[in-house]
Amino acid sequence: MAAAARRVGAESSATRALILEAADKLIRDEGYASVSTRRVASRAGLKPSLVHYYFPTTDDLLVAMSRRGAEESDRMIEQALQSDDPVRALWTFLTDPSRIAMALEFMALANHREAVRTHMAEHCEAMRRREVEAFTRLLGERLADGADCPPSGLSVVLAGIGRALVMEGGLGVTSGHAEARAFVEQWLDRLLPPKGQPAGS
Amino acid sequence: MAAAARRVGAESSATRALILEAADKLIRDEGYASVSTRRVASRAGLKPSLVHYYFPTTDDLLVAMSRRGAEESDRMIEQALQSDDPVRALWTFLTDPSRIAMALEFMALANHREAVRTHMAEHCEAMRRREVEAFTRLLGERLADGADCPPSGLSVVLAGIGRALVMEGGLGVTSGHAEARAFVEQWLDRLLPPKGQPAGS
Amino acid sequence: MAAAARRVGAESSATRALILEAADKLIRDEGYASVSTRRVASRAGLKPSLVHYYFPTTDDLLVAMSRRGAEESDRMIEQALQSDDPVRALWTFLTDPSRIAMALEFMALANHREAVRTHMAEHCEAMRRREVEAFTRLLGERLADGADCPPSGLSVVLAGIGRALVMEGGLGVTSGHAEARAFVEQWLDRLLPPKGQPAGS
Amino acid sequence: MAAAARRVGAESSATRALILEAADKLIRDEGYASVSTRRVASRAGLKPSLVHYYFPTTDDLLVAMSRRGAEESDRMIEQALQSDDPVRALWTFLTDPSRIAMALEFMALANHREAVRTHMAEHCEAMRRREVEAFTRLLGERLADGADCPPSGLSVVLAGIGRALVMEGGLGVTSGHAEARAFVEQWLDRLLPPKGQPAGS
DNA sequence: AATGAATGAGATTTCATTCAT
DNA sequence: CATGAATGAAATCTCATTCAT
Repeated sequence: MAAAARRVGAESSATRALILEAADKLIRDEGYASVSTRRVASRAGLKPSLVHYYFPTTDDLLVAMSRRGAEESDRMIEQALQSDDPVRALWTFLTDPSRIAMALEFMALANHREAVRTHMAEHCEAMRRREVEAFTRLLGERLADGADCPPSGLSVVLAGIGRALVMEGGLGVTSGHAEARAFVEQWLDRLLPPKGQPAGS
Repeated sequence: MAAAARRVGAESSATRALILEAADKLIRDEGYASVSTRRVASRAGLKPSLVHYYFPTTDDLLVAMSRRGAEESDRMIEQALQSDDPVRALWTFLTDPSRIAMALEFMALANHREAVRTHMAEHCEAMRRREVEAFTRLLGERLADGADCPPSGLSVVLAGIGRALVMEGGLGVTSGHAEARAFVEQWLDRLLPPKGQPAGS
Repeated sequence: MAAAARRVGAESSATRALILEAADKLIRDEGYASVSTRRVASRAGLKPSLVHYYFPTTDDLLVAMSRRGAEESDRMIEQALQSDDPVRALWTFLTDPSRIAMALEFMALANHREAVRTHMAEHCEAMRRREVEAFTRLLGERLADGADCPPSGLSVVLAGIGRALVMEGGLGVTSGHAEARAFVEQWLDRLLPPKGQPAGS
Repeated sequence: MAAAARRVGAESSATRALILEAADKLIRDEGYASVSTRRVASRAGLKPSLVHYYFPTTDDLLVAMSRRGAEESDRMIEQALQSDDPVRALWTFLTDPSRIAMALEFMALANHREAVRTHMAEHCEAMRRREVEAFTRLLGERLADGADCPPSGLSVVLAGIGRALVMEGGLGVTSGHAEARAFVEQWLDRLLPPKGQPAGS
């Protein structure tokens, strides 16, 4: 509440962007537990007080980072949907190691940070809606019949498999990965016209 | 006497178990970042020094916890495999919220704690082998034909979907969950004899 | 702004000086092993955190103390050299109990603290150069002939004897001290014009 | 006082010797501040409690170490005195880096440990007496005349110069050392018959 | 003769946060 | 806009010591 009242650095400030950039590198390199005012400041070559000037509390910083990550995610989805082969591009997005590693840090963070949890929940729902809408548009008819699952289920399933590949990969565990990947790809092949040709043709 | 200063508290010590129990509750309730000597001690009603007596470093404690979780996991798998309907019991295991929440904390921890990563990697591989062996034995012939994926892929896919359901559930996100769950269940129905009848009949 | 998070408290801060003053008293009274954040803070009537604010690590504090001692030493040498009887004044300096006690603490510290060792080595060399230059200027011709040792040797010898007197004195051991002191004084008498008259006359 | 009452390990125990041996290595390698029950135990491959069994308090251990060092010193002096060229052998003893490094640790320790100070003072006096007696016997007549200093002074002077060489050498500082060493050696040459021939001949 | 358990103190460091300028 | 100063809390670890067995 005090935070809301205080006038903090403008959204557009270059310094603000610098801080978020440094925090981003930090969370990727050393995990969310390493994101502290001081560490971020030293990464960015700034004084800790300045970080507090832009982000009065640690929650403020974390939520801003979460938002930044979410925006990048949105951009990646949008790009995928505008590609020639949007469904397969979405699958590629769902297995992007860098994005998923980041998302997992925020999922873990969400366990102890109410503010982060709230934002992550919103973004997660939004992504689901976006994907469901896309799958419906792109695959609707083909998913309707029998054996397959509806667009919303597909979104959950593919996200889960993608995350499994990345999470385990991070541990150095890869057995079964090629097979799981092949399974998804055959599935998509069944649902889609031959690669390269737009799905709607 | 040569290898002194080693294994401090005997594996069997009641105090040791008490500490691990408290740490377990703590990580479930408040996430891995809350596991500190002080907090664990206060949960267990002990002095922080005593925690250090049993677990000289935080890594020691964390690895012991990881091991404890892994053992419980193993027991759960074993139980599933001895049930009437082992495949569906395995799927239930793969979506058990409490176990997965714990596993996710350790996955996150593994990012910053070398010792935890090493142990998690080993256990993850062992679980995969165990599951693959079970799926091969229980479903081998049926998975062989065409559309499905081999046992190793199935293990990855089901683990991924299970984790997705739990992770998102933790955020309060559930859209698509029922559909994804139904998809897996139909899949299992296709692979298995009607519920209740042992797979081998 | 680029090189932020550096030199915390300004060199000139009164608080900083207060901390160094307290640390100085502490090391004199209780030896280097007593120099800890807590103790220094309590001596200075400050909170431990504030000591850490000015000296992020214990090494930082120790090196600052070493530097401070070295500067005082330099001032004392300079004063000695500007006196009427600079050589005897230097000998007095080399047996000053308070200064030497301090120097010995830092020599001992240098054994386990890389940063202190580095600084002590530099300062020790600088002092030697300064003394050699002074002895050369003041006694050059007279040291040239036969039985005596050159300025550089003289510097080592007098420093060693001075330290012996102080170190043993600290233990309460004094036998032979008067004789050793007389030996040096006779030596200087031989090299110098009668007391009071400047060496150059 | 409680310590005096308690029955501790016999002086002759092999374990006791093992502990002292480990403590000795430790103080040489890492300085006196590193000598703690736990560190010594781990060096010796024993449990901390066992160290406490033999040395109820840290002071007990330190004094025992000091005593051990003193005994070795005594042996070295005795050996020097029985050599062909006892005076030069004593000078070699007074510049022995390993012995002096140890002695300096105990001098530093003596600042904060009453018990160690007491013992060091005694041993220091005893050594002085021993050396004075030897110098008197070996060089008496020659020191009597004019320019030189009496045996007791000589003992202080040589000890001081020897320590200077070792202490500064430890810092990597060596300027003037060769000259100081040459000075002492010329001095001894003046006092002694040509090398190799016993002084009394 | 030896050891495991326990404890209280304290050292070192990192942190988030506040405040005044 | 930005910063220096200050603070209190806590995390991690090491220690000496005691006690009961």
